[in-house]
Amino acid sequence: MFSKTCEYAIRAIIFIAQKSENGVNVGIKEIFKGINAPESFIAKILQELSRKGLIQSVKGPNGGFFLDEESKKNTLADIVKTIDGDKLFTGCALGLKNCSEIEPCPLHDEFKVIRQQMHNMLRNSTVAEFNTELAQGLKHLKR
Amino acid sequence: MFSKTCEYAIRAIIFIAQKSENGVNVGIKEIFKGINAPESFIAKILQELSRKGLIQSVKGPNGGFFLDEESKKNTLADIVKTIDGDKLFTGCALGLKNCSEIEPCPLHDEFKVIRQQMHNMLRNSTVAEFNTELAQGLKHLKR
DNA sequence: ATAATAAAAGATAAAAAACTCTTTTATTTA
DNA sequence: TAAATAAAAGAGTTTTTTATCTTTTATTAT
Repeated sequence: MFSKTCEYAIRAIIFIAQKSENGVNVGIKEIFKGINAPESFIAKILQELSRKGLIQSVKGPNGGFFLDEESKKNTLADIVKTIDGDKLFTGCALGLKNCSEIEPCPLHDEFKVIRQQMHNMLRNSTVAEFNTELAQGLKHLKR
Repeated sequence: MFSKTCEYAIRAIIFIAQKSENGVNVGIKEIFKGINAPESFIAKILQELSRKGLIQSVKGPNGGFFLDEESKKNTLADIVKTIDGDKLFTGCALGLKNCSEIEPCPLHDEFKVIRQQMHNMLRNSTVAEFNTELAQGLKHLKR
């Protein structure tokens, strides 16, 4: 579905959104433990997310990652598009380049509905909307 | 979504279902041209599908691939499970091993509905049900 | 029997994805 | 201003996926 990189990215950003809510930066160590991801791999991913503007960072003591007001408004669809592209939202289930209404693959009609639902779900979820449920332990990001 | 191997496998089996309807075996050359897949890769995949019983084959002149009565009843879900496993139908969108009703990830509740629809779509599609639409050029398997 | 045909098997090769390690740069605080 | 901290950057490595090539085996028709 999503690449591993994208799975970790989504989990990391939701984690940062919740942990930095009070204005405190979140370090890599806290993040990789909090979402149970390989430390140096998540470091690389955070670097990319920062470069692409999906998260913000500061170096040095008390440094770490956080989300500015704009980044808090991002949706999960924004993350997926940035990391995996929009193949998931527009591509053919059977990998055909020309698959469309006028040249459909056998699954096209049914698949496009599901693809659309997936897109809607991710477009309608902001990265910060899970903060309270996470804090209450009703939703989880590791294991 | 599906692995490339699985995409080719589905396209190949649907192709064989249609072309072998009249009892004539379909050769590798006809298949790889018919679904626009790399020849030696699709040969390997057909080999695996044959070993796993999803298609049948005969060697030698007039040989090739076909589907017996049982194989015609297989669904696309059967192919996906055989090639990619059932991760797509049961796995967590964010890659969490323990994600479930009792320990859900942030996407669990919404994702499980979509996952289920995907499963239903594939379970309710037999490999032979596209034969006439393909023959009429209403559905496509290459490009 | 022999030649021709076509898939099976086995062994590699290339490319992409997942993951690691080391060095550098920026920032803070003592 | 020096030491400590923490992310950025760069350069690998490993694993998995995708793809290719060669040889063998089975079947058919001459």
